[in-house]
Amino acid sequence: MAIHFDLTDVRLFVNIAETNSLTKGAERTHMSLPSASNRIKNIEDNLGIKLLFRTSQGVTLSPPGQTYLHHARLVLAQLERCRGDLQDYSMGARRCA
Amino acid sequence: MAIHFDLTDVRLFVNIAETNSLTKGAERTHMSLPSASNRIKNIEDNLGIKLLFRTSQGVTLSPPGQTYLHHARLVLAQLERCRGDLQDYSMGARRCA
DNA sequence: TAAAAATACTCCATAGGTATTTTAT
DNA sequence: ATAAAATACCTATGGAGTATTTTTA
Repeated sequence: MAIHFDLTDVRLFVNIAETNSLTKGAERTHMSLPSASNRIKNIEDNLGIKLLFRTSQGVTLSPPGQTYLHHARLVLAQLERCRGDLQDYSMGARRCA
Repeated sequence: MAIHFDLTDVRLFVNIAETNSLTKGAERTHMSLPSASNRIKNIEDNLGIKLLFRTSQGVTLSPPGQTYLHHARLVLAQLERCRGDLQDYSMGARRCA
């Protein structure tokens, strides 16, 4: 019941959306295909919504998938701003959260 | 070296900032104090920046801690919007990412 | 000396990987 | 027949907790 939001999921999803492929999206995220497949499945199961249409040529986004992608990009952009601001404080910054 | 952004960290940090206490922030996040302490330590170690000043009366935010708090709230607000938008698609939505 | 946080340690859940199977074109 | 994704299964890492120690006001 707890809302489980994970940024690895967000990054993975953007990569999948941009490549229309679980395989390529997983690669970009430095993750095996099964791990990626399982992560997306968990997101969908927890939402109770399918974010992707699977085909034998890859995947395409469902309408809620498009919504998810939109917000995913906004969140990642916000994190980039965070990272930039925090780097003003440290040369050794490697992490934003 | 991989940027490891974790939303549990973000929520925990906001709770700690709002209570000026690791103990109370951990409670709000439904987490033990040592777990919270360790999470904050990991964030700081990875950033190479101290986010909190520890005292025997609790904690206060360092200047980068204030920056972090600001962005943490923006990210959480963005996620709330995501959740709202996705709920239009499903009655059983329990998760945003 | 009391309150807060840090550390030491143990344990277990889960995220990840490899191998295999299924699906669809 | 091939390319993509799903599933089964195993393993190991790290996140969580309890108990204890340290710090400082």
